[in-house]
Amino acid sequence: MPELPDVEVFREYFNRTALHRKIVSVDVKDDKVLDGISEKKLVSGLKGYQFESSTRRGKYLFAMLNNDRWMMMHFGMTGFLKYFKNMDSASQHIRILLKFSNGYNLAYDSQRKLGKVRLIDSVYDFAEENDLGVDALDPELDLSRFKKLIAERRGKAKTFLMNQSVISGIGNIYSDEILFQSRIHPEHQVDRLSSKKIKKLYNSMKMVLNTAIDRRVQPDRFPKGFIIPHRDEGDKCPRCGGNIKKIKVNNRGTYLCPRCQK
DNA sequence: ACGCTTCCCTGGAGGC
DNA sequence: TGCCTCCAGGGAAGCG
Repeated sequence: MPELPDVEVFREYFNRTALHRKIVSVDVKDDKVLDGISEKKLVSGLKGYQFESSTRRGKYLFAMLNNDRWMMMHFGMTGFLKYFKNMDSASQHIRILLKFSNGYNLAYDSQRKLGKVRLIDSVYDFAEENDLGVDALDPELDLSRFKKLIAERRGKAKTFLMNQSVISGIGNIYSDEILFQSRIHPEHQVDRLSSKKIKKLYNSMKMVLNTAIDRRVQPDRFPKGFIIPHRDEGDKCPRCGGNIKKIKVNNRGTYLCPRCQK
């Protein structure tokens, strides 16, 4: 699930719950989610310290500790955070559990274990090493820079949007929405988009991501004209009433309205 | 550079 | 009920 808007909502949740509290224990329940760090090192880097702030880049969340290090969290397809007091209200697939001095817990939950957690010294270095492109909502990503990124690329519009090393944060779901709002077919070649269409794509990207964050990534609160609540073959296009179609692009399920997206 | 496949994991849905 | 296959919003790696 977690794409840029989801992770931004996680970040705000993290800030409301986990900042400025001493971590009194760290329980690694499944080391599959540890990314190049031993359980021992994760525990020693967290226990006794506290989180002071957080930042996000693409789909990655970084929590700064008062020892000048950062806890990196990536959520894969099924990850999320949950803050709770009593274990009977815990989530079901906790992989890492932090306990704070106030008696509350923060769970890193990841049913499919496709997420990753580690400690790092520098977000900048991490982004370099992992070849992370500019964050899709970074104010520095203006239209002219967006046009430059497109000009360097070939291939399908959806592939472009989902390439984390070019622009980071957009996944399968939101790329479909951005293309729907832009009225661009997911398989349209990016090098054949008109200047006008590129501008439309850029504006849709910012609008869709900001709207999703604003609505707390709850599809039932999304604007009427969004395709996300209609990701189902046989459902109707919220714009023209035509049938929603499902195709595969890069082996990922892709929903579109063939009448609106040429 | 791009596209395609496979793999990493778990679990729900649907067919038989 | 059990068994099987397919599918899912993450990404990396290998190959042509």
